[in-house]
This record gives sequence, structure tokens and C-alpha cells, in this order.
Amino acid sequence: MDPWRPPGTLRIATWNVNSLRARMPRVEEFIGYAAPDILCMQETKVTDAAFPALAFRGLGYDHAHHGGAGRWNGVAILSRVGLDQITAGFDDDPEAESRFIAATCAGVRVASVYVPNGREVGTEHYRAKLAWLSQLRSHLDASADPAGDVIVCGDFNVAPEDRDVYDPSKFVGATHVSPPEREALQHILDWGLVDVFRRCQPQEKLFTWWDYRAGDFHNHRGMRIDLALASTSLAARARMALIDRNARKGKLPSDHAPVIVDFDEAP
DNA sequence: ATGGTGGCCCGGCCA
Repeated sequence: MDPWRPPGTLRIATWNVNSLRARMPRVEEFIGYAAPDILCMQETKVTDAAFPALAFRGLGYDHAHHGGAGRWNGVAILSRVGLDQITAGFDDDPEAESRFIAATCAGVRVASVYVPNGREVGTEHYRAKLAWLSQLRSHLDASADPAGDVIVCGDFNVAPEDRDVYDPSKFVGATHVSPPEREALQHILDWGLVDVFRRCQPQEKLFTWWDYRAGDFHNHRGMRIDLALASTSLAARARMALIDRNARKGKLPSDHAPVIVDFDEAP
């Protein structure tokens, strides 16, 4: 028995894979050693037709995928503990650039989200990012119950606090850390969600994303922008959370590392 | 230092 994974564990992971086509060997490798029950992925960059459903089925996973045009974005949920009631996109904006998908797995309402990159503070893209975060909160209000087991996983493109960036002085006036972005994230948390990684790991400078350029990974210049936000009932059952930094190393890595959270199954 | 790398897919765009 894996001592890190006793019976009664529900393991949920989230990973911005930055192209499923380019990353499939690393994703299969990750599933092999991490064995998540549920894996949320972002930036699949494939159409629904090109989604490698058979390969995942062979590994024991059902899937829900929102791929849109395929070239950009794309979000997915893999599950080996059931997958029902799939909703793709927001009701008032079903396309929304293929950035939201939700399904119910093992009694947990699971969402995989890819928040738009704001590029620079004050730009049209920045305003679209804030608007999207507001839409996410409205969608939760309309579609889910914070008293139930809910988890919203994905690439939020927001570092919640200064301890989530390698050097706060380098981020003054920058996107990912601006007060309006952090307030928009807080408004989502206020719906009734807890940053589960932070519930388990208080240390500073634990990152999930590092720029490919300038040796940022090896120089520890990163940010924690990939989050797992769980409702209070689910967060109370969190046993362990980690960032799989090894997945950022080696051959053809994504620029993001997976986040893994283990929960005690519902009683 | 406005660079650097890597994904899309072949000329820039996006991160």
C-alpha cells in the first residue's frame, strides 16, 4: 500500500498542460505515478474531436472537455470515480473562449477553469480578465451550492498574496498581483471557498508556474497561480497538498507544475 | 536590458 495514499483517499489534481498534443507523454507519465482520481487540465489547445479520449479511457478515465476552436485555451476534467452533469462554459456566454467546464465526480462538483491572462494592468485584456472572474462568481451563485462539496481548480493567473511570488518588489504595478485582481479572486473565495493548498502549506515561495525564459525555473523565479479552491465541507477533509515540481523538470515540460490535493472521502 | 523560450502552425500571436 502507498503510505501516502491510504484507503478512503480522494486525490484531485490540477495542471495547466500548455498543449495536450505536445504534453501527452508527460501527462501519461504523471497519471502513472500520481494516479489522481480526478485531474483538471487547462490549455489543452485541442478541439473536442482531437481530444485523446481513447488514450485516457485506456488509463481508466472518463473525460469532459471544452475545446472550442482548439488553437487556444481548452479545459478538461478526467475522472475515474464517475463523471456526470457536465456543463461547458457559462450559461450566458457558452463559448467564453473555452475556459470553464464543470462536472460532478464522486459527489463533488468539480470545475476546471482557465482565467484569461490580463497581459498588462489597464489594458483591454486586463479588464476582460476582471470581467471573467466576476462572471465566474456569478456562475457559482447560479449553479452550485456552497454548502455542498465543491472544488474549483485551475490556472487563475492571480497570485493571491505576496508570499506567492518570488520577489514582490519586482511585481509592483504588474498583472497577477494587482489589488483589483486579488479582490476579484477574494470575491470568488467569499462565495464559500478555501485555498486548499494554503490550508495545508503556509510556507512562502512555493510556485506552480515559471516562465520558460531566462532560466526562471532553475533560478526559482516563479508564482503560485494554479489553485484548488474547495468549499468548507470539502476543505475540512483535506489531508495533504503539494506542488509536483518534478513535473516542471526534464524533457518538454509544461511551464506549469501540477497541484495535488488528497481528501478524506465523504463519510 | 522590453531580452529570453515554447506553444500555436509558418507569420506573427499568445503566454
